[in-house]
Amino acid sequence: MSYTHWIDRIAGQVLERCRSEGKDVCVLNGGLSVSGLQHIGRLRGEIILNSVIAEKLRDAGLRVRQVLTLYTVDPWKGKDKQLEQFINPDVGRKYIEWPLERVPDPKGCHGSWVEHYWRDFGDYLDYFAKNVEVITTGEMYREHSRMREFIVMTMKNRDKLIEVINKYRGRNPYPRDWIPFEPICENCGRIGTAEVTKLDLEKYEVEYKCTYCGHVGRARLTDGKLPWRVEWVGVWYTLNVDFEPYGKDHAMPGGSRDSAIDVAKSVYGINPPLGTWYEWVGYVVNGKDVGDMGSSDFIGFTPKDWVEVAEPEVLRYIYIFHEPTKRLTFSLDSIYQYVDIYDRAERLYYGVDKPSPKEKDYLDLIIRSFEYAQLKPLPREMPFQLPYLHAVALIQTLPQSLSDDELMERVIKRLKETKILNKDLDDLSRDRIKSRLLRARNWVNKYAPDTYRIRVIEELPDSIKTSLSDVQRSKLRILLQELNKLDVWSEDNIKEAMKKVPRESKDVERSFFEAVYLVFFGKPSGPRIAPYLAMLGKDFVLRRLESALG
RNA sequence: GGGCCCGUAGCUCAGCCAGGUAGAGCGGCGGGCUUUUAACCCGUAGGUCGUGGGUUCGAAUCCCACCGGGCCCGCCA
Repeated sequence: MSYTHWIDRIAGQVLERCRSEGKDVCVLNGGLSVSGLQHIGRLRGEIILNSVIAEKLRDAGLRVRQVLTLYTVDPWKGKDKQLEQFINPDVGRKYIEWPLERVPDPKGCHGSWVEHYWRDFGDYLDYFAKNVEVITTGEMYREHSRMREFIVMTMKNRDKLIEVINKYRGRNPYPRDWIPFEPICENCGRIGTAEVTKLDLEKYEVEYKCTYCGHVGRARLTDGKLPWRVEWVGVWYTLNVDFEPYGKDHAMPGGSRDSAIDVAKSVYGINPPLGTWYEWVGYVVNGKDVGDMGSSDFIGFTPKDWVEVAEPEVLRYIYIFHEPTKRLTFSLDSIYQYVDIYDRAERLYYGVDKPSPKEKDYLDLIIRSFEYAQLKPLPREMPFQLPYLHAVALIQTLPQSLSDDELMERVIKRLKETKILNKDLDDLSRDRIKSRLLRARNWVNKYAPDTYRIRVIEELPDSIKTSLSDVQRSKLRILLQELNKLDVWSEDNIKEAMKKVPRESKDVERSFFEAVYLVFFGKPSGPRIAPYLAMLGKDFVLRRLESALG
């Protein structure tokens, strides 16, 4: 059975277009407005989808630019969550309808709202895609000659533009003398509130009257923006865009994408870019789907948050595996599950795991997706995999104070002792173990549900003391004696001491371990305990056992 | 008013585009690992594939209708 990966299908269309247009450089664009939290949902189409297509086109011998356009001149809406970013939300009210790039940073640490919220996304792009060029609409209006050309064209073709746009405006058409530009009011700072009364194309200026504050003034055509359908086409023209994915909000027949395509063709004679629409991604908190991630509603988490706890390839894999029209959800609680899925794909890719009979049907999909998820060349042999939950358990048996090198040494020793690792490690495998350990540590510290957390209880509550049975107490007493005899407080010696506690039956053994876990963790079960006792130190362990028996 | 996505094991989902004996992970249960376990291994249970029609030798897969859940657009971007 042969299978076409959805990426190949789209890439094929883009390839055909770029070849038939005879272009030197194929341009893939994505658009975002920096209205707030830059969540990982925004990596799906604009970054990761484009980056895989870009790589495929490069493999086919084309030169490719992957661009990300930030809509920084769009008005700041001042939604509740946006206002709440300010220490005093009333201060924020002043900036409602200001261009995003002029709204100050509510936290005061960056030059503007846009710069502040861009950091946790923009600074991490290189983890998720290669060579993404970022440009803002603000820059385009101020500096880009092709945008200037486009605006001049727009003003000269106003009649035709109004005719086409009015097809989509039904009962509310623009008047014949409408001038398609939204200047920033120099008095109140708002955009989208002014009516343009006169155009002076020679001076590249307009005259306007602000309907909000009543101000009458003049504005350069660099200080404002085109209305949305026109602006989108302007971006296509400015960057020569060949392909651009778009969110589901633009996807509907006769909706914004369709109308922009119509405008591009009918008014400007531009061959509009190909595209594909994608679903948004949901955010799950405590097992509950709290809805789609949203920038201005501050729902979700950022690429920065992701790379702290999981490899970027894992997210790439998930996005590439699923068709873009499927809704996905992510939860920080479940990070280990996503990593497990990726690790399994890796084992299938290398043939380390055998696919089940049914899995064979879509093994192609898994393997292609795994390949496309890579940003670095794949080694010939599979590097060592440290399962995520294993890393989670391991990291908690070691002191936080260790240096990275000490940590690695201890971990490798432990992995060899437990026979999980039985050969020497190459550099890549070492790097992967380290990266996973550090990520697992972050996850434990920030997001792990309680069941994956191991905490030694500070004080032993009486309720636990009194709950211990006679058998449990006698076993703990023997353990205390054996541990007390140890000269060297090592994991191995502790293990030996524990073995000396007699176990008359499976039940007795079970209740002995339950007692140990209760005394140290306050729960009847836990991880392998010898490493913990070693870490806690002899004094603490002996004192705790004495207190349990006392 | 228009349109989209989803419905498959207790949970999360893959498989559907190109029809061919119901799948994975997690969870459960049983066992192993000369230590309990949430790390590793083996085994095992569990689903009339939302409902009803149609096409077909054969349908989770294609077509139609319906039900349930989620979402988008209605002239803002």
